[in-house]
Amino acid sequence: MAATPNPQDNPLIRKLESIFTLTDDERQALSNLPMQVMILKGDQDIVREGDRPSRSCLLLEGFACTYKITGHGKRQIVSFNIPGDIPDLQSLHLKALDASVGTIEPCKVGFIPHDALRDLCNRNPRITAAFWRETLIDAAIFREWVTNVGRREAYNRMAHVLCEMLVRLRAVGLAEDHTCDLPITQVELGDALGISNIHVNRVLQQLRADGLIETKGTRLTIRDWEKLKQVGDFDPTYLHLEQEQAAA
Amino acid sequence: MAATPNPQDNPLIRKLESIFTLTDDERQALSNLPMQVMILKGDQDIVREGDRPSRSCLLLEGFACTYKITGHGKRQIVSFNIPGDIPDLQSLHLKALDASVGTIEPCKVGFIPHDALRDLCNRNPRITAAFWRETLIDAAIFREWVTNVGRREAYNRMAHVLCEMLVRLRAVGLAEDHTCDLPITQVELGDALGISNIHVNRVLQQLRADGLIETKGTRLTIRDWEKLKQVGDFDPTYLHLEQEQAAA
DNA sequence: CGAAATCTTGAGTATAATCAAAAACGGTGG
DNA sequence: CCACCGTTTTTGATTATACTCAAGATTTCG
Repeated sequence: MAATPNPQDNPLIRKLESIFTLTDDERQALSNLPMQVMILKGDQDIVREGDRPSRSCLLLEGFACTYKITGHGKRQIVSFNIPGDIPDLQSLHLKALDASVGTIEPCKVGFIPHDALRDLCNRNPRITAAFWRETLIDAAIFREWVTNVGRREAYNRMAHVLCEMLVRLRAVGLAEDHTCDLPITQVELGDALGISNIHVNRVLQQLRADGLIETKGTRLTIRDWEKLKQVGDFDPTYLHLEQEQAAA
Repeated sequence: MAATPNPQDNPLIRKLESIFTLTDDERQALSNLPMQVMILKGDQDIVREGDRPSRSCLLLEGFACTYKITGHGKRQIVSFNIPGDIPDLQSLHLKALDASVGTIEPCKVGFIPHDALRDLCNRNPRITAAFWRETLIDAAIFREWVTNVGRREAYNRMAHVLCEMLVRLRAVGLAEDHTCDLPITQVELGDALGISNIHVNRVLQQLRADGLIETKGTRLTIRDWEKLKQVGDFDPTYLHLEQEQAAA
């Protein structure tokens, strides 16, 4: 149980500062949030559907995902979580979790008690608004995913999600211009896009053959950003980024 | 521009009162919200993707839907809106709308200026929390829809959405036990489920033939609720209703 | 180096899309 | 009350996208 030593190490504070200028009080309050930091292995649940947690988890390092399992045992990943995200912030106002959150690779997460978050919100209306806003952006991404899964074919669907990941990662400094580390397996991509892993494989091969992307291990490089955006029918508006980092 | 005469006529107040007991001050503040009431025809946009509204719309009567149009001109309905919903409450914190809201049948809607909503929230932290909570429930429904569209077959997908609609309508008093008015065309159902309207037709016929549902005009009757729930893999937890109205 | 996980390939199948057209329904006006 | 119009629902036939099953190749990591 310890506060993060340097605010610059806290991706939540970095994220909020990219939206508006924090007052000293606000930065102080955020830095003082009690947070139990844990290192987790890959492929491990952080919280599970049905849980009634008394704390929320801030993803500090690594990739995670929010997912649901259907009655037929199929998994649907409903979002990828990246550093700075609080994937279960909703549990502050909704008792039982309706989805699980699991790591995709080894992760560093910080658990923050709901009491501390409520206290923070009560004292800092701008932070309340910012948290609320974050959950609204999550909802906007879900809307886009419903559309992506419901109305685009696998090839375009894949292009879309790759665009989204690159832009989101760029926004938190985890991607260079057109390349990033994307430690997501083809099975996981399938679970996110609602297609089989075999089809994921074929679609990725097509994207490579068409010169749109390149992969080396977990490294993804976009070879033709404009074309990929066009194929994926990708318009970053729904990500509601402040300074548009979606260009070139 | 007039306050609703009787709070009982305002489905927003009714909804909040079903969650917690409002103080006199809170009820007063809600009743005094300035609201421009309009009657709209069916199949008409209330707000459009890209708009930067300075007010939000409270759906007072009738069905609406939130939808997106892909670059290929296909429509995806991402949620059905029912009386008491504020489908674009997000615009209070996100500048540009990332989805459109349109009526499905003639509707009565109330437009509430953002200024008034912000003022209401600033003075009433419990109402802020309740509004935030509503948007979190919306997000939970989106998560379920991603799963529904991504990982269930058309037949089960349809069963699921019918279960959801009945439970939601029951929660606002718009459904009897197992029957409700559902003025949604097969084309719209297709746009919501990510399937063609022709396939919607065949799936509905199958549900009827299997004795799960019955339709007479826009009237939907569930003939076998337990079976429909099972087929739709429907567990109402994600709707986060307070008093579980999801039973028999 | 070896085992496990991940990725790749091929073949056959199933779910659902598309296209085209007919039937039924709902409201309007004569 | 009935004829007429547009909308919605229904039917049939063909096609396409994507799934499943099975097995082999490659990569990753201890």
